[in-house]
Amino acid sequence: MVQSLAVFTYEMVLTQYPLHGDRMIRTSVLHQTHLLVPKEDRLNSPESVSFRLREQECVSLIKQCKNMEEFKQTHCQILKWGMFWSSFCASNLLATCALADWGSMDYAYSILEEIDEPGSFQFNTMIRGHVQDMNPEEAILMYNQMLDMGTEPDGYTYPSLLKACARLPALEEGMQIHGHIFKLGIEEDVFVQNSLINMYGKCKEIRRAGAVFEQMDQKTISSWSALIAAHASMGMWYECLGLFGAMSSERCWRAEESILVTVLSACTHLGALDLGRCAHGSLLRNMSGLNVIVETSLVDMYVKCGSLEKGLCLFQRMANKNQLSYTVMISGLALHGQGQEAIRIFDEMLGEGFEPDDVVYIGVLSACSRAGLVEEGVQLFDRMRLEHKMEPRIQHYGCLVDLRGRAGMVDEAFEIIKNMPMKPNDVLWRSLLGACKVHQNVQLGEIAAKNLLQLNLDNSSDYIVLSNMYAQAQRWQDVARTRTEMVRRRLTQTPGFSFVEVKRKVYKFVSQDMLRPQCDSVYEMLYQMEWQLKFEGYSPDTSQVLLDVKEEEKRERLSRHSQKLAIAFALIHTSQGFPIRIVRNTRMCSDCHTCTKLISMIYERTISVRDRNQFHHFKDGTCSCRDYW
DNA sequence: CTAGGGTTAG
Repeated sequence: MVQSLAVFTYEMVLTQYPLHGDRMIRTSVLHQTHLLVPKEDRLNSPESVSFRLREQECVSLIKQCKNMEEFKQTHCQILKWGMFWSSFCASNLLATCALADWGSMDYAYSILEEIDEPGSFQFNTMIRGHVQDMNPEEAILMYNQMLDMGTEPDGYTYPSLLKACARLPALEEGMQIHGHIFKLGIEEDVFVQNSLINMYGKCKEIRRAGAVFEQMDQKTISSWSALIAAHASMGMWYECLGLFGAMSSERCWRAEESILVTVLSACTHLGALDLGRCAHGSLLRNMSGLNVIVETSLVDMYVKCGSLEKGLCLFQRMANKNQLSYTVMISGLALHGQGQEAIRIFDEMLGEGFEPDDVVYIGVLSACSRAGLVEEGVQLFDRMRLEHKMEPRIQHYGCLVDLRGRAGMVDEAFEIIKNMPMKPNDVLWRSLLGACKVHQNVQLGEIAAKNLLQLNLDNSSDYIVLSNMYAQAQRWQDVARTRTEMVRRRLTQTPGFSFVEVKRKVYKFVSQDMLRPQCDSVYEMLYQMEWQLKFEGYSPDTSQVLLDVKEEEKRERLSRHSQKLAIAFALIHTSQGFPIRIVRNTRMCSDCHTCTKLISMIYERTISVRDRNQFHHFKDGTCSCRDYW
C-alpha cells in the first residue's frame, strides 16, 4: 500500500491545485478524499482489524518525519488513504506538527480546523505547541476558544496553560484558571499543583505559591523545585536554604542538579561556604559530569563565599570555559582586591580568543582600582575604547574615578567626572566623596557631597561620610549642620543584617536584635568583647548612630550592630583559630570596621566580611581594604 | 490508544 501511494506527493497536489496557502490546498485534497472514501466505509471501518493496522502504519509514518517536507507528504498520503478520518491519525498529525521542533503552528491550526469534533486532546496539544513556540498569549486564546466550543478541559490542559501564564507573567488569568481548576475538581492533580506553584512563583506571588504547596498531599521533587526556584527568583535566599533543609529532612529525595544549582546560588548570596561545599559534593556524587554553568556557579560560590583559593583552583581545572566563566573569575578577583591576578586572567581570556564585553571590563577595571594599579587601569580603559572599540558606560567611568580617587588623585578624578560624556550619577559622586574623606580634601569633598545630596536619594550613609569628613577637619559647626539636616529629613539607616555560618547553618542577625534564642550568651559575649576592646584603647565612635538619643544609648546601639552580634555568636560557637566569615547587606560602619580589626587581633581569628561591594579580610588588627571602602 | 510540571551564572 505504501509503495502504490508514495507516488502521490505533496508536490503533485500543489501542481494539481495551485491555490494559495497550505490550508486551501489541504481543503482541496480533502474534497478528493471525500470522494475516494464513502461515508459508510468511514463509519464501519474503525471496528476492523485492518483499519487498526493501517492506523498503526500511518502513525509510524508520521513519527518518521524529520522535516516539514516529509510531514506534508505524509499528511497528503493520509488524506489520500482516507485515514484522516481516524481521529487517532489526525491527532498524531496534529501533535507532531505542533510539537516537533521543525513543526509549524499555523499548519497545525489548519489541521485542527479540519478535525470534525476536536476534543480536549487536540486543544491541549495546540496549547502546548503555542507555549513551546514562546507564544503564551496564543496559548491562552486557544484555551478561550476551547471553552467557547464547549470542550471540557482536563488535567492535561492546565500544566501547559499555566506555563503560558507563568511566561507572561499573567497573574489575573492565572487566578481565573485556578478557579476553573477548582470547578472541574482537579485541584488534587500533582502536575496541576506543581504548575500552579510555578505560575504563582513567576508572578511573584510567593504566598499563593506556598499555599498551594502546603495543601499538597503528595509532593514531588518538582513541587520542591518550583517552590525553591520561586523563592530564589525573589532573592529570598535565606528561605531557599530553609526549604532545601526541610526537603532534605522530610524525605530522602535524590539530589537534583537544578535544585542544587539554585541552592548553590543561595549559598553564594548568603556566604554559606560549608553548605555550598555540601552542594558541591552532592553534585559530584550524583552527576556523571558537571557542565559549564554548574562549574561556573561553583567558582562563583567559592569566590563570593570567601574562598578565593578554592575558586581559582576549580577555575583552572575547568575543561571548558566560556566568556562568563572568565567574567565570574575576574570579578571575583576584583572582589578580593587581587588586581594583578585579575589582569593576568583577563589576558589569558583574550589569548583564548574570547571577546571581552563591558561587564568583564568593569571587573578588571575595578580590580585595578581596589589594588591601586592606576597605570594598568588607565591602559585597560584606553584599550577598551581603542582596541575593542567599545563605548565606555558610566560604570567604566566610575571605575576610572575610583581608580584615581583611591590613589589620592582627587582633582584628576573630579576632572574625569566633569569631562565624561554623560551625567554623573550618585555612585560617581559617592566615590569622589569617599576619596576626599580618606585623602582629607574637604573643599572638593563638599562639592561632591553637594552634588550627591542634590540627587535627593536620602541615603543616610552619604550624610555620615560628609559629617565625618567635617569632623576630621574639626569643622564642628558643619558637623552639626549636617546632623540637623539628617534629622530634618528623618533619615534612618537601612536595617542592616549580617549572615554568619556556623556548623553548616546560616544565622541571620539584625541590628538591635534581642529576640534570638541564643540571645543571652551573645550579649554576655558582647560584654566581654567590649571589655577587652577597651584594653586596646578602643572608644566607640558614636557619630555613627543617627538617632537623637543620649550618649549612653548610642553606645549601646552601636554595640548591637548586626556584624558585632554575628561575630560574638561565631566566637562562641566555633573553636579557637577557626576563621569567621560574615556576609552583610550594607556596607559596615567605621566603628564596626575598627572593632573587627581589633577583634581579629585580640581573639587571633581571621575574619572576612563581604559587604555589598567587596571583601574585607581582617587579620592581626589590619584589614585588606587598607581602610578604604 | 496519544500527552503534562521545576532548568540554574555576571
